Amino acid sequence: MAKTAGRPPRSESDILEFRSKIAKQALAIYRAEGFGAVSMRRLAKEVGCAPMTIYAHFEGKQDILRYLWADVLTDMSGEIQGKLERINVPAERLQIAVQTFVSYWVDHPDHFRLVFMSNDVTRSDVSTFVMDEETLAHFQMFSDLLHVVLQDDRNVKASSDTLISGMIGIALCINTIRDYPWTDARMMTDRLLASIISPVDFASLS
Amino acid sequence: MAKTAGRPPRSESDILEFRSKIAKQALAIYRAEGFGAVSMRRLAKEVGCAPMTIYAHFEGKQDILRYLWADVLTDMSGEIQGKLERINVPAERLQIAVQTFVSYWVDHPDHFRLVFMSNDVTRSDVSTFVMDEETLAHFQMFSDLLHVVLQDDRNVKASSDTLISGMIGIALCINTIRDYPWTDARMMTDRLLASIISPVDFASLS
DNA sequence: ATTTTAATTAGTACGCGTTCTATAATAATA
DNA sequence: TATTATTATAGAACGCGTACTAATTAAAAT
Repeated sequence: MAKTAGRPPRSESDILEFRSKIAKQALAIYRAEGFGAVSMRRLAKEVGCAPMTIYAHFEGKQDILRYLWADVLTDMSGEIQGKLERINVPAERLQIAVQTFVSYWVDHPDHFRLVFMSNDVTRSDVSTFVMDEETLAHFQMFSDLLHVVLQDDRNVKASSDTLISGMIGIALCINTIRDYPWTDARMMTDRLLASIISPVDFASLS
Repeated sequence: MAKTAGRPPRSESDILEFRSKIAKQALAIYRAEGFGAVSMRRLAKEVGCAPMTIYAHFEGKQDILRYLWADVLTDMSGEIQGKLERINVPAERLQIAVQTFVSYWVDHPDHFRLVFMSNDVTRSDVSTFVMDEETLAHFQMFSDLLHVVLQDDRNVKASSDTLISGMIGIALCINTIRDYPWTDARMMTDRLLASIISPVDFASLS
């Protein structure tokens, strides 16, 4: 494999550097003016490159918006950890984590839309939620908490997955279906959780 | 209250007629070429009016897309009813309805996005899922099925709401978070349902 | 027929995501 | 230095949702 002539491809680090520069700027705009203010043209202008250059490094806008997810997820995770600090009873820890998770998305509808509803109806191609190490950890947390409460190893993952999707579903419904008189989010969340770990009684906690 | 001079506002029926003409055309385009093909400019052209006229009758594109929901929901409801025809055991009826509901959205991601994820990240205003009589009926169905299984009246609504949002959450997660190794949709759905109506054993059904 | 009010229209405009094309800059090999 | 492959760039273009304005039309009361 002799090296071909011509300019070599950019180094891995250069690519990453450029990507993070874009992502960083997108984050800055988002924090200052919200998601709506993040546009390709503006992003290019503020970062000092041509709009088309961005398309050489990202597939499109969605591909950039994903880099904001980490920020949101960390924010959410921080809230949960904060509330968990002084709690020791496993079942109580789980309940508070679950409640805080749902509350976060209900209280921050725009964040919820960014992370979980960032699909364009126009485009019918596969949605591309990027599940990296860090994102996975946020999900794993519930699995861990649940693992402490449920003793048997076998069904923890199924229970955890059901719990997570159930929580997201509650947030989605309250966020998007406002005309329907939903049962209180806390009550639904408690019911979901209680039913997933049936032996534990949560009535005594809340 | 003397009548004022000048052209009177359009009659209620005229307004409805125009709205349904637009909605009908939108449905035709959607069925022929998918959601992406439905645009304001094209809609206006095909219906024979100026693009801006539509804005006098609808708030915007989302307001039109909503009229496609009924079509999708009826389709989904039809599938459920079809599978329910020969089933008599209440618990089994409920389970099949729930499974079919989730399956429908998992099998038709574009429909799911249209109905439950039609919010633009750009716009931060409230989402506006229209819950009319017909749409409500689709939700009510689960409440009814659940009511037959659970005897006590008090908590049926809470259970039903939790079940519905849980089901939608499962569909959302499988649709949008493809990188995560979700437990099988059927299993999660069964677990969700079984845990909401704890005394019933579903292991014998599937 | 004239006036008055509502509805519709054409036209223009903005910014958007995205695609295309042609041109320039870059950095290696020959 | 000349060649060559890889980026980066500018610029135009497409169709989109949406907003605005000015002109026009429609239908009632006077």
